[in-house]
Formats: sequence, structure tokens, C-alpha cells
Amino acid sequence: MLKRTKLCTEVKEKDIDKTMVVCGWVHSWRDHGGVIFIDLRDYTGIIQVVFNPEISKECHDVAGKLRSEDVIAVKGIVSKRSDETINPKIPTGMIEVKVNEVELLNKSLTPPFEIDDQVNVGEEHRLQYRYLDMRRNQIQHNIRMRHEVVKEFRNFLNDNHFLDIETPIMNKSTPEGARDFLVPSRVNPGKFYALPQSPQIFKQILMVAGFDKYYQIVRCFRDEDLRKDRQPEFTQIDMEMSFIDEEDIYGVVEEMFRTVIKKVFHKNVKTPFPRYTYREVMDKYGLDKPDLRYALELTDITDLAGKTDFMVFKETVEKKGIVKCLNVPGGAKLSRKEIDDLTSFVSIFGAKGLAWIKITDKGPESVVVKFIPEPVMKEIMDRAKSRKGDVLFFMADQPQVVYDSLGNLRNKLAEIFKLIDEDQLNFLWVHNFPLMEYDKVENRLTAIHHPFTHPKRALDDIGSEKDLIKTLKENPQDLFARSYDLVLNGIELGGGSIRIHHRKLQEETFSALGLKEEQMKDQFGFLLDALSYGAPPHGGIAFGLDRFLMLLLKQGSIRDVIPFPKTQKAVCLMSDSPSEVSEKQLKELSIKLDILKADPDQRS
RNA sequence: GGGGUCGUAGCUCAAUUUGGUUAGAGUACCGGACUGUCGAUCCGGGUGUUGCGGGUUCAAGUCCCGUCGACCCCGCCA
Repeated sequence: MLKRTKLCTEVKEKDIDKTMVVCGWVHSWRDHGGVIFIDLRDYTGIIQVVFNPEISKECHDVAGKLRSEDVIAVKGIVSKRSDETINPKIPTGMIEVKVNEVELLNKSLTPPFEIDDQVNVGEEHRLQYRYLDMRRNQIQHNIRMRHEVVKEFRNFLNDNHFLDIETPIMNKSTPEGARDFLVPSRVNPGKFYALPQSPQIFKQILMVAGFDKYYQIVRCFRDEDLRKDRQPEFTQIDMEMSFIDEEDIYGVVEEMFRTVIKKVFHKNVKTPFPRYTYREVMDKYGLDKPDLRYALELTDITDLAGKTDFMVFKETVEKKGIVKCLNVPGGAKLSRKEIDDLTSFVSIFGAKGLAWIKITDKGPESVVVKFIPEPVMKEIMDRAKSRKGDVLFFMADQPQVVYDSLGNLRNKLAEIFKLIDEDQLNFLWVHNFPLMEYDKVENRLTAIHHPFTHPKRALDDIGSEKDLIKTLKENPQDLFARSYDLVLNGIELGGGSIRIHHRKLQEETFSALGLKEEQMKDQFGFLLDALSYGAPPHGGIAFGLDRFLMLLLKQGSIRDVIPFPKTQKAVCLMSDSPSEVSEKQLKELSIKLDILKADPDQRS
């Protein structure tokens, strides 16, 4: 076999007159009857190789049969192209290789789609032939950048004395959080491991063990429905530190992102990142992961709504709901149909309607204006900073519906009015979340972050352990969490918390979440035990690597930054997993299936 | 579990609104010509289970029902 001497685009003008061997894929071919040109491609790019029958009849014959994606090695003399044949479009356009020896290393079938970024291909085909899809520049680039990003995260964490420590992939299932992927144990019939939703408890145990600083770039698994930014297996940059508080986390994380983005993407990110309380972002933006690349803000008018004769407003106020509005500069030009579309958009989030008022030359215009006394209308406009040419959208309902629908409407309008600066990287922290919320389905309190999060009594007051335990017993819903989310461009990049490191406080927290003593022992006994043997104060955070890459590479989905992603139904179209297993395998695992097999004869 | 968009040639799409002759285009592919192209060009070739199954009709790519698949969203995702 001809041995490669240089990559395609490593052949330079200084190599002119030298003999070189280049290898790669036939990207395209142009047969002029006499001379044949082939664009040879490897991961670095393209170089033109020329087959001239006057140089080698044999090579020319072989070249005549070459087609797209055949794999070849060619040996030849690097030559300067004549002035009129220079191709300025490619970096190697000044030169070409005049072939005197060729080896067809592998013939390719006609590919199902062209390996070309210009041609857009359906995702179904791309995923089925992922190895061809990944030959394309964009995906090749994404996967290579993924490597660079991971490398720089590791460099930063290694330099800052974090230890990369592995945690089990097969571990104990716990009912908190997302649905687990289960792995049956053959040697323990009827028992199951769970794949980790995150290495949470293990990294805390590592802190108890005295490792001080831990990190892992680690796969996590959650058996929930997929989205463009959610896959059943995804990668987290997972960190934990001892003897620290929130400020230490913010500091190291900000410096980490600033460094990685500078090194890999050559962009400057300003630190420190702005911080917002949960209350603040909900009031102003309706979502706990606001996109602050644009300024639209919500305005509360609950107090004014009662002073109107608009029944929807009045009834909402009576039922302890809230009324908020969103002023959209220049929004008065929206057509009736466009507003109707927005109305059906907010209905997704449970909104029963969407009231609006356009501020025209003649003043406020809408079917609802007649129900709003003029001074009230003026006050609303003042508060919302509404001017001529704007439109005001109103939502009156229970808080969750108002936040959800206006928060998402805000993002939708930013898209419609093209308010988003795509080059901006808008990081922000959200902190001071409530510790718990009431779950109507479960009929109990659940932890908003996770049950190991250290509570605090008020926004700026952690409170003594005695106070916290008292409140956990009496009014757990009043407590805040020592947790924090990092948001980038309206997407939750990651989150973490300062953890509970006292056994007693952890037990009281479990208890407030409705766990009986036996359940605690059974599910979290080893953690409680560990906390009993001198656990240091500690805390940490984890980030979605896939989401980070999706945002930095401006891709529409994390599927485009994952080498082998799964479809919306969690299927790998290339390997056809998941698939059925043999009776023998099931029997070994003591598993019987409770599903009816499709009968191929049963056709009606 | 629910809502929506889509499924036609290897690929990307048209024809569906208003059911009506032999389902078209670009590209890929196949054959031929051509010694300087680089999105080569020129001549010739359509390679199709209109996702699948059923129904309505004189007639279905088009209408109806079911089903499968891809994508987006709600629920879900501590």
C-alpha cells in the first residue's frame, strides 16, 4: 500500500517538484476525455490530483472508473498550476498533484446523499448513514470542536487541582428525580441497577473522602421524552468542591467558561456574570431561564386590573390570580392574523386568551379599551413604558399560566421582531430559588433542585441549623435553596448547590419531603452514614456539555454536536437500537415480558 | 399520554388548493463525446409500491379512516 506522506491541505507550494503520496476520498471528478481531475478530500480539505495519460496510461484508466467516495492513495509530483488554472476558492488552489501511481483502496457504493454542506439532507437519512453525515464539513467540525472544548475544560480543571475521578455507571435506583434507565442483575434475580441521572451522591461521598476537588466529564442518563436540547444520554461537566461557599463556585465557573471560550472560540466573555434572584427573573421575564439578549420586560398590573370594568381582569383578581402585560415596541403593526397566531401560541401554556391594546395615532385601540378608565390606561402605559406604535399584551390568570405564557411569548416576539443578536453570549446566574414546591400529582412537597440542597432561611440569611430544622418541620415551603442555575442565551446550561453536610439537617429535609425513616435508610442510608463521619461543607455544579456546544457552534439541536444521537422516539436509526433480545437472555435475567407480540398473520 | 408539521425518483423538491391524459424539475446515477477543469461542458437515458393498509369514487399522489416513521411543542425532564 502507498503510505501517506502528507494530508491533503498540508501539501504546500514549497513542495513543488517533490513526490508526495496523498490519501482520501474522491470528492468529485471531472473527466475531460484526455485528462481527468479528481478533488481528493480528507478531514483537512481538498487537493486536486490530475491523471494525464501522457504521464501514466494505467493511472488514467483507473481514474476513469473512480466515483464519489471511493478511497484512493495517489503518488505524484506536486506541481504549480499555470496562472489561468489557479483555483482561488480552495487553499490548495495554487498547486496540484500529477499522478504517476494510484491505488484504489476501497470502492464505494453510490452514496445515498452527497457529502457536501451545500446539499441539505433529511435528518432521517443523516442519522441512518451517520458515518456519511459525519464526513460532511459541518458535523466533522462540530465533533472536532467538541474534542477541543472537552480538552480545554479538562486543562482548566486539571490546572486548578480538580481530580478526575470515575463513579459507577451501574448504581442504585432512587425514586427522586427523573425516570431511571434500569439494568437487570443476572446474579441477583429480580434486582436492578439504575444508570446514573448524574453522579450526585458519589461526588458528595468523594468530598467526604477528602478529595477536596472533583470533576468528571461524564455520561448521564434520564428516561424522559426527548427534545432538541434533550437526549436520553447526555454529557455533563460535573464538579464538586469542599470548604467552599457560593462565591467560590461562581468564581471558578466564570473563570472556566471565560477561559474555554477564549481558547477555543476566541471570544471574550465578561465576568462576573450578572446575578438575578428567582423572584426577579420570574417577575420580569416569566421564565427561570430568561434570554437577556433583548430587553422586553413584563409589567405587573394586578393592582390596576381591579380598577377596570374588564371582567377577565376583575375575576382574575378576585380569584387571587395575577395580571401582567408585555409591551412590544413597534408591535402595533402586527396584523389581526399575527395576533391570532400569538393567541394560539400562548394557549399551549394554558392561556385562555390574550388581550391586546395597540397604541395608534388615535391613542389606545382595542375591544377592551372601553372597559379601562382613562387614568388607569395612562398608568398602565406609564408603567409599561408604552408609546405610540407599540402593542401591549395582557395575560390574566393564575401565576403559573401568566409566567409561562408571557415568558414564552416574550421569546417568540423577540424571534418575530428579530431582536436577537446571534453573536452575543449572554450568561447569567439565577439564585435564591425556593427549596421546595408542592407536587399536585404526588400530593407532597418535592425538592426544586434536589433533596441534598442546603436550605436557607431568607435571601441573604442562611440561618442557624436550629432555625432551619424548625422551619423544615413547620413551614418548609418558606425556605429558600442554596442553589444556582447558569443560563446562557435563554437555555439552562447547568445548575448546582451547596449541599447539606450535617446528617440531622439531611434527615429533616428528607422528612419534609415526605420520606419515612425506613425509606431514608433504604434509599439514602449510605449517604446519611457518610455525613455522620465528618463530612466537610461542600457544594458543586454540573453543566450540559451538549447544550454548551450547541449554543457556541450555533446549531439548532444537540443532535448536531453528538456523534451518534437518538431520534425523538429514542431510537438509533443507524444501529436500530433498542431491539428485542432472545428468550435465553430474558430467562437468564428472570424477566418475563408483559407485552403482546405483533402477530404478522393478524390482518383485518 | 396530547397537539402540530411532514412523508412523491438515490437525494432535495414540484404536482395536493379545485380528484381527471403517460407523476415532473434540479442533482445524483448509467451510456457516449471531449487534454486544463474545478458547481466542467455537450448528446442520450427516468431508474417511482406517491411510507404502509383500508375506504369513498367512473377515476385518488390529491378526499376519508387507520397505521408506521422523522421533526417541533405541551406534559415529563430532582
